[in-house]
Amino acid sequence: MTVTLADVAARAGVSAATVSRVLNSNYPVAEATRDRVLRAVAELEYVANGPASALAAATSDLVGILVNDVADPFFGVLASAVQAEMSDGGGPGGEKLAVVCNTGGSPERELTYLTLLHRQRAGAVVLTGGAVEDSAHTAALAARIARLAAAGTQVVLCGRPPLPAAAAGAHAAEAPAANGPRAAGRAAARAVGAGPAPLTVAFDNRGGARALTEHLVGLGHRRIGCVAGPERLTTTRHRLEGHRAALAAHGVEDAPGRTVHGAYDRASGYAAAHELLRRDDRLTAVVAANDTVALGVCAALRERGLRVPEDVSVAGFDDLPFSADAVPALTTVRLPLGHAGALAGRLAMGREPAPPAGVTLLSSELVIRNSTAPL
Amino acid sequence: MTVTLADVAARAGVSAATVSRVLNSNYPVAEATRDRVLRAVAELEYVANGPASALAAATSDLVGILVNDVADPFFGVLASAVQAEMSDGGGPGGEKLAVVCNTGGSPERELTYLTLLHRQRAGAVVLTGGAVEDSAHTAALAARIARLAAAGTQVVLCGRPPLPAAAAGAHAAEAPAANGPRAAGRAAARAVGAGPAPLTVAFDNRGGARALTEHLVGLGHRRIGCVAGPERLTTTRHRLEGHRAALAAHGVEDAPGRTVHGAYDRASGYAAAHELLRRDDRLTAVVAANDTVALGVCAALRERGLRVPEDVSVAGFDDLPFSADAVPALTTVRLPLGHAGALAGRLAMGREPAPPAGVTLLSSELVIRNSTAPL
DNA sequence: GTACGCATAGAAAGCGCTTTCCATCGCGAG
DNA sequence: CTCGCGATGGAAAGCGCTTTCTATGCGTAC
Repeated sequence: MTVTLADVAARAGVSAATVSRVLNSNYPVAEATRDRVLRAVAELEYVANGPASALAAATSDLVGILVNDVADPFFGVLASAVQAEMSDGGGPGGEKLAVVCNTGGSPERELTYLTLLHRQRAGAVVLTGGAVEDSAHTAALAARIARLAAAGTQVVLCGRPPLPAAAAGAHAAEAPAANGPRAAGRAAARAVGAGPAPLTVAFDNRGGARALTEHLVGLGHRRIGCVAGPERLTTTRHRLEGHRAALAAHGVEDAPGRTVHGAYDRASGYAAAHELLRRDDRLTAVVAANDTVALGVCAALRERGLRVPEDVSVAGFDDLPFSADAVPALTTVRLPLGHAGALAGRLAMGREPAPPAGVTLLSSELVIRNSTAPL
Repeated sequence: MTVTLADVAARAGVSAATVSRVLNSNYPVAEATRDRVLRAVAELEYVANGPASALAAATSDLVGILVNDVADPFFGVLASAVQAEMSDGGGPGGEKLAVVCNTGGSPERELTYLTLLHRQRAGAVVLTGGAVEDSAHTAALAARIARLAAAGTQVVLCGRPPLPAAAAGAHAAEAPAANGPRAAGRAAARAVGAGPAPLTVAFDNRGGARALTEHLVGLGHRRIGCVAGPERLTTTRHRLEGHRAALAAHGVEDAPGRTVHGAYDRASGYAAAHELLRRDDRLTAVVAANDTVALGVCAALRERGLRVPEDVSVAGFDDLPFSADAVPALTTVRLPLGHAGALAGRLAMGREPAPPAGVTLLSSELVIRNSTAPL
């Protein structure tokens, strides 16, 4: 059946231990011996048994990335950046198997994947995706993360807010009891990376949203509709807060009914825009939950015979790849997706020193294009 | 340290064997015993050690999906469909860890990931992404796939053409020698699923391209530019063949210089359109390699003061989510991405009987929108 | 009443690696 | 010339599961 370490050892005329040492290059092996072993490996086309290695070494070369929806460009770009950083075994440890897991935005699947990755003894996990503001789920998530950390897996949150301190502390007391010198050694090695709360790389959604709305207000707009994201998401709340702060700062009334919640997809934007105009057809601007939603909003406006930006200005969020090509090109808030992903990846692989507080807040940039115009 | 099977067994007052049997439900266990075990599992928050299970059972619950680029909607949609089908442990076997691996379009990374998945003893692999027409790579790929198949991993190609018969046959002779009754049993079990060539779910690119160009010809266009995909990809060749077949069938001359190759991204479309018009500014239509490229083409045309579709008709391919929202909405060829992904996933999980020849060719559908108009 | 069969549970042998001891060898120091 | 030490390589003990093979009850048929 399959070629095993022993086969390689036999062929090279050395012991299994030596082959293992050559392959993991963590022990001095004479040049000649090494060559002999490598030749045998090549000749036999030996492929190590990952599970066996993982079992013996108590850690696998699997690293995971959780996203809400791979089909959503936002996550696609983010995942791609994280993956590039993680799979490259540049640092200590060779080639990693960086995999992305699609939660479909379901909190349950998020937990399931975390458990599956734990089960596989993944070396690191980057968790992206909307944080649901549900204390039960947050607690469950924090517990799951704490267990991963306790097992030596570095967890990094990316593009989502840090875990509430209270939740993060849960299960922290779960200090592993040492039994036997060997186990103690491992436990100690684990304790090192396992801080109280997972590292976080977040976006300044509030600031970005605020800048965006101020841009609109500066253009003279006063009747500004808002198509917000799903109600229970922290990201949604932050963007909404930024939006409202801008309105308040400039003395613009935030009339009730000017905000509609929806999903982060085009259909939501389309429906929400119609609803917004039904409530008040004198709107002169609309800020959307993100660029995809903005596209839906534009479609709805066009359907009603309103031109963008002549009649109504529309602004997006995220600056996804397609946004610059849309007609009109979208004014939006650029999130440093690639940078965030790379940073999260490096943090997860321990290739980057963790920031003091464990949280890095990345600022955004207002990108003004053609979908917004003076009143 | 971590909770193990033995801990659970001790707590439930049974043997480790019994706990294993309860968790894998592959052996009769008395109701009462089962309850006791499950309670212990819950109380101790036991999470099985995946590598250990995989080692002992010679198979893991990891299943992989390879894509060129997660940030590309085409692959995003495809991966999402495959993943949904594979992670759902509906059939035999519980919850699977369905992961997507991003090759970045690099043949080397494709091979690397295949090896890593092999190393992890993945249960199934769905391989998407462009097939490079390089015999060396194709042979390497076929060999790698044959080894996976020999190790019991079901490999399914999705959205790419079947492996050339010759290449697929390579390494097929590698019949595992049975040593010991147990090994023999396993080898036999493996031999079952490992046909000569991997199963394939492909799109009828040729037919789709042909229908699209015929649509343009039917509209009266004669000077039709073509922005084709990367030169060495089978998909590119097929689409080009369909395009040329349509021209030939209707007696339209395919003037030299009317075809430009580029990548499957917007920038390529943009550059290619400019190049095409530089060569012949009387073009009245352009077929693009895919929808993303079509967007780039539209941008370039617009920049030159040409209106779409009044001055120049533009057609895409794939019918990605954003295509219906583009302005103008893109005429394109709809590929049954979701269907293909689901089918590939089911095939990989052995939940669907393999078609006789091992190849399923999915037909496409012409979707006429506003980016094409009569001459 | 004894024997046989079925249902259920345990003992134990690995699965293929990693890693901790040890053993060995060669060599310069004392 | 002997001793000790650094540099290498081997033996073997697991890592935590799965899965035979075996043992124990118990109900049923003769």
